[in-house]
Amino acid sequence: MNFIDELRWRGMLHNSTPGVEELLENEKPVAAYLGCDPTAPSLTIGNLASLMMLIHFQKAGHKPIALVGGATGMIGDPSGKSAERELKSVEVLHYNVAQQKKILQKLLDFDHPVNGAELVNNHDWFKDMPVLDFLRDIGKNLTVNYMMAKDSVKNRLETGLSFTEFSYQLIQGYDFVHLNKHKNCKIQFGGSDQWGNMTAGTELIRKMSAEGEETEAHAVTCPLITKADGTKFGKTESGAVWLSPELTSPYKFYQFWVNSSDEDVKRYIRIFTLLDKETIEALEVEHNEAPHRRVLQKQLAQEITTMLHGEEAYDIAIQASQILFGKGTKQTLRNLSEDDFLDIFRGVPQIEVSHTAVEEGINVVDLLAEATQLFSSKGEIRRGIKGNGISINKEKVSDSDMTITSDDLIANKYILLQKGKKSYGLAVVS
RNA sequence: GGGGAGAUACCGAAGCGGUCAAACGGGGCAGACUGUAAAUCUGUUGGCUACGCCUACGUAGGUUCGAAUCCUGCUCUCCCCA
Repeated sequence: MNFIDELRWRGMLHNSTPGVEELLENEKPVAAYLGCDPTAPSLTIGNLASLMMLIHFQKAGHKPIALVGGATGMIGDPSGKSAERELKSVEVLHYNVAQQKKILQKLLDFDHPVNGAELVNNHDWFKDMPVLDFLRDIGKNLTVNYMMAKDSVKNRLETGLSFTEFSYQLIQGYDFVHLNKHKNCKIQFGGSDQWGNMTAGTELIRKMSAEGEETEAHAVTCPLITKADGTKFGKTESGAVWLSPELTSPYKFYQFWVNSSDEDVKRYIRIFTLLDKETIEALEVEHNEAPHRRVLQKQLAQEITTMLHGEEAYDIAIQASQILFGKGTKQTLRNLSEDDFLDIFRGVPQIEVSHTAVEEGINVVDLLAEATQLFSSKGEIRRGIKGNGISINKEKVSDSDMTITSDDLIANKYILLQKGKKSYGLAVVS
């Protein structure tokens, strides 16, 4: 199956310029690139959808190039934005670029002898470009009329758009020109919202090629990932789902996917895993027979967690899930080794309690009030206790006068705090 | 420039001198049910050293024993006419 067909059955193809399929059939490997803007110190699962295109591309025997937007990040992409963006400082951008590189390195194979992935930063070719060169060599090739017709610009004419953001498409467009010339890169990938910027690139390549020179440049986009209930994909109550383990723990990451709805999971497993068609269809049959077992969700979560965070992290996520949602009791908690315990609750908000306080006994409400990320007031804690919604070490607290003593410590050091079913906190005795 | 209406908690919206920490709906949180889902049902939704106290009905003053409620100035929003 060729690459484009692969994208098609997975529901990952939104739009493509004519002739891509022929190109990929006649040539191998072909180089393609995908750009990410360093607006945050990590990438989110929103970026992951287009990243998956790059992964499939490499799997199909082609050469993926990941571009981090050290330069474009300094400008700000107006696509999909209703207002002018705050500019990030250069230091922040550098940091973000470095963090994003780490993730890209996990997902792509950089060592393959034939089609190893490559990582580039557009800051490298923009940092020394004189403004006059930019205006004469690049800007001359596109008309303002053409640029204004892009949705990203049109939508902002009412509210205002700075020249800086207006010129974004030229910057991104030139990236493609540069990669086309120096890396023989012929395709650009992106989300459907990037279509305008990407075609600006193919347009520039055509205009900037020398007379008689053969150039080929294509754009391929994937659809925006949606959720069946209409809410925004990739967001949880606690914010975006990040790809780096420091920002979203592997456990939370795993949980995010396990919690996909039945309707969504069939689309997600096609997009976010490398499983082939037969395997997925077989899983679907199984899922439809016993939807409560959620084989699809579990498989999806396993594949994607392993791919990003590795086997080990996945195992811990599984263990954590069993303890937190299965029949975890005080006893199972006590049976855990300290290392496992810590691993499972890594990323959970922690509070410190003094050793003497625990020795003398501390009131539950006072203890929980320290966990400000879990509870906003003592009143909330008292209400929670009354409503049977608060547990310590997996045991319900029924009385707000209860006292916590050193008998309640796990591994002599920890107390597990819990609000409802899903919110945890950890008190550490120091 | 002239005239009118309004500003209440996370949002929408009642209240129009004491019984108002403020009806009702949405949202949030929790409980039951369940599949760690959806739907449904129930409770809860300012803070605290808690039968009491403090802070809150745009903002600053005033009237009153007592103000979200009455009066005045200010700020902002909306509507109508020029």
